[in-house]
Amino acid sequence: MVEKQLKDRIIETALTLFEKYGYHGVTVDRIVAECGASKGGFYHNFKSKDELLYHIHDVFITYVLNKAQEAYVKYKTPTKRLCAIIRSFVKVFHIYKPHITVFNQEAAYLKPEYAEKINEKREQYKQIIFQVLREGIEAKQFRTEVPVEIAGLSIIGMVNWMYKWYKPDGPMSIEQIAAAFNDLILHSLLTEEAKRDEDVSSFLLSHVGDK
Amino acid sequence: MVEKQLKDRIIETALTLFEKYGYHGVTVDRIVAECGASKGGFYHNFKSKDELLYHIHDVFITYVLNKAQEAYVKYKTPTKRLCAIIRSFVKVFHIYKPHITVFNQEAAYLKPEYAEKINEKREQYKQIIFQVLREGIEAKQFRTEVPVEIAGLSIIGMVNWMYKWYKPDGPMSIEQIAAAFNDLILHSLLTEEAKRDEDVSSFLLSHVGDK
DNA sequence: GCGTACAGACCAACTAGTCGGTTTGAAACA
DNA sequence: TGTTTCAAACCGACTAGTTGGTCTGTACGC
Repeated sequence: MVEKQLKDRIIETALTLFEKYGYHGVTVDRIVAECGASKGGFYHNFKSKDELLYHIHDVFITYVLNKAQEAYVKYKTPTKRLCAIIRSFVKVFHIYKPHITVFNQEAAYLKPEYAEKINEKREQYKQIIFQVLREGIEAKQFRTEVPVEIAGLSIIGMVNWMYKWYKPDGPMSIEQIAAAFNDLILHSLLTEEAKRDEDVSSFLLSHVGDK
Repeated sequence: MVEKQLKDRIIETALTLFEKYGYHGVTVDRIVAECGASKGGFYHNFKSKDELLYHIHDVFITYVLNKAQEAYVKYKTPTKRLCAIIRSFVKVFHIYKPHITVFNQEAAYLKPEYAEKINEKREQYKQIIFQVLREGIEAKQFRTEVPVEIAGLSIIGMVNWMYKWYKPDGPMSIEQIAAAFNDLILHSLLTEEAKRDEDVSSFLLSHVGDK
């Protein structure tokens, strides 16, 4: 079996520490000490501490953006697309919670050239959500009164906020949480008609409860 | 007319800078330079930079907690209470956006003794929301399938997330944003019956649109 | 012998906080 | 009203500790 590379060990250790103490609460010396490496080893793998921060950001946003794009392509109706995107978004917390914590807390400290790249992907993600919402309204599945931007940002906000409270060993599984989110979000968006649609109502908790 | 006190000038300047560059991106020297004060003046008014950070946190959370408590006392039904709380929450952004940005970004850097005090109030706020949701379910206004904790944290998350996108001079007024939030949230919570209730439906956008 | 991967002592810059000193303003006194 | 007093408010040069980053050296695979 291949030994775990130093770079990965550094990232892993850094994530654990950043999540607990914040980017500025952790020194490079501490990171290398805690994973049995050295200053030299660190700066051999990263140009700077900032680059490590960027790397963490990039891994997460790239992954979640891909997942959303995949979901968009895989499904054909706005409701299914939205639910799949949200479900994938929620499920990322299972793997990448420390990344997301860093992403949401420390983005302000990214150096401009890094921040730009990250913002581009962040913007793309937002636009996918907005797009699906517009399509849903267009298709008369979502209520016409729904303000696309506010609804979209609310969805992003409520899911992202999980980084403040989600515990992998909490009482609810990640799938249950995703289902709960989808139920709340669909109820806030769907027209009365659409709720009666069988294809759609499978995402609502009331019907899960019925079985 | 009384000259604005130094302490207030320091806080104001610090907030502007913290919002833009983050707590760790701003030095005490920079703060005092930018508001025409001195190191001595700063440390005469604050025990430490950490105390300034705490002060900013406390001003916001104390204010918003009071507002929620007032709203809870003033209204008597779960729906009205919830809408009033959310409305007050959203409206705080009008006055305290820099505070809230700092509150949401830098809380991790509060020293333990300060963090404890803040967390207590933060917890109280959460409990008020949970309480109203439980009352709403109890009173059959909110759907029984709604998971109180997830719904409550979603509400807190979607509103708090405003600090990432709200611009005081944006296209929507703060009142419109509050109304949009209330519409989304109520649609996700209310039973079909409750939506037909006149007292309740006044908080829904579809009826605002009707007029 | 040569490049890649890493070690660890070292450095230069930065920054929170200090400390002796000065200003101010209002009360106490003459 | 003019003067003294004294504490609180404020100033700014200085310091001590910290921290990101460098540089020289070494071990090892090819």
